[in-house]
Amino acid sequence: MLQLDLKSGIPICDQIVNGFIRLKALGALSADEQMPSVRALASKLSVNPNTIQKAYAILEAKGIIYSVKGRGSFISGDTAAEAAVRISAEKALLEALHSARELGLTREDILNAVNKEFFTKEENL
Amino acid sequence: MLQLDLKSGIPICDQIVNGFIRLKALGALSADEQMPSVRALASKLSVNPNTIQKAYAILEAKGIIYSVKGRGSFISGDTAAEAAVRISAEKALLEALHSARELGLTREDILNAVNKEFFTKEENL
Amino acid sequence: MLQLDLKSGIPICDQIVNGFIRLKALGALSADEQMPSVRALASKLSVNPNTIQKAYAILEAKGIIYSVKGRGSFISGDTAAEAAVRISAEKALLEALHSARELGLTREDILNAVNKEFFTKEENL
Amino acid sequence: MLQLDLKSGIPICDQIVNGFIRLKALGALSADEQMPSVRALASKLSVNPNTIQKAYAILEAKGIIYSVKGRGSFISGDTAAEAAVRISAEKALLEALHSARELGLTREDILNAVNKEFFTKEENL
DNA sequence: GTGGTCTAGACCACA
DNA sequence: GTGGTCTAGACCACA
Repeated sequence: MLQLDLKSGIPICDQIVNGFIRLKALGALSADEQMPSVRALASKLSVNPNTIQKAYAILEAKGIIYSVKGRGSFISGDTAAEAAVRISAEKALLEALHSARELGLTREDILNAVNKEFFTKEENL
Repeated sequence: MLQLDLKSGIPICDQIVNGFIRLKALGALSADEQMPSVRALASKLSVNPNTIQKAYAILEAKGIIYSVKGRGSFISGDTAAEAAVRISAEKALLEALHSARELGLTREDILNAVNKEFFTKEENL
Repeated sequence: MLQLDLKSGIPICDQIVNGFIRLKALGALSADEQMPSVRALASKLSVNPNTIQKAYAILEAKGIIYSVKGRGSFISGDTAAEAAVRISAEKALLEALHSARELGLTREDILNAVNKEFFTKEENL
Repeated sequence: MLQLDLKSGIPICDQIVNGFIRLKALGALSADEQMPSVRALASKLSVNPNTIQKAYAILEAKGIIYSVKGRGSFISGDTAAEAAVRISAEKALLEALHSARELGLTREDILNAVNKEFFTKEENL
């Protein structure tokens, strides 16, 4: 459900944050569903609990989850947070497109890339 | 010609490297044109000369520029380097597209983004 | 009558204690009126009975309620407790005012806020 | 310039975050001014550097400061962040006013509290 | 058991 | 020297 790549150079904490954001966007996590506890996820991923705690704090700050002391953490149903995720995803995409164009890719190159993304993985979603 | 954004969180050195790659791809820098000296650029950008030195070393390693002892650094005409830039740009774009899709953007959203990039800025290039 | 907000970050026990203090101050609870039983309230609010128990103990320590062995808990008519509530409310308000001022709100901003509170909700009390 | 109260029960990190927000709102910190380094502030306040790091990360997330790797952290000139501070201050005040009213304070009590805040400390600002 | 804070100390990239 | 991440481990409040 969540896979870490320790060699990627991407901070573990970021991988966890982005992993949950992705899982939620994919519909794999529904509102008010309980998250694994900090300690449970830490031992499952072989990561220090502090790192999970930090990731959960970031997710809570983003409105993706909410935490109840003594009870646990839960997926938030916050639609504003969902919208924010989509907006930032679109912003990141626009930057990537702009950068790709500046680096010499033509409109055709880019459309080919779009098709590549949507063909090779069409059946996986 | 080269603008730094200290608040972006992107390392200064990276911004300089990418800036020159972009300028070259845009055709603003032609083969064998002389690069500003390390010291001159450092003072112009208010950046530590070591940082410029490092950026030039990276650009040279990528084949984007070449240096002549005692004379300075110059833009390379190396076509292999250009190809490498295009390939890495395409790779980055594919990752951005994949990520955008995972975060909930549909094929239509993505095509709209492509059109947005190519319409609003058509005249600027 | 008593509504919990799990996402607020405020401990459940505190929300219950403050909820009853508010209800009493609003006149919704009269002296010697019986409180719901610990178990009943726990199931109604979907909360651990220990949490309700703790909240009632705090309310009793504050003199807001009193308990009779074998019979249950009742609203107290204690005027000293009411005075204590008002004093702590005033202290909290002073702190809030001080903080608001430090964060840049002017006397006018604050007076506007006071008017807003007393106009828009005048009819609700 | 920044004073901690270890006995207050308020997390050290929060005190630091709120302290800087307050200092900025009071005009004691101007845009692009350099913050004390994480380590320097840690030793000055006799607090673990991790705690300062966390506080700075929160301040950066709020747009109050920005950090440049290898250079340091600086006060942001971000006006949106300033507005956000004022808005949240106003929201907190409205809640405090609402709560005070519910707990039995009259409009006169509240106006007296406002005057108390603005008289006793008028000369200190 | 749950989330959350803090210290201590190592280690990394960047300037 | 600067910010930033991570582990290890103690400790606290809350349910």
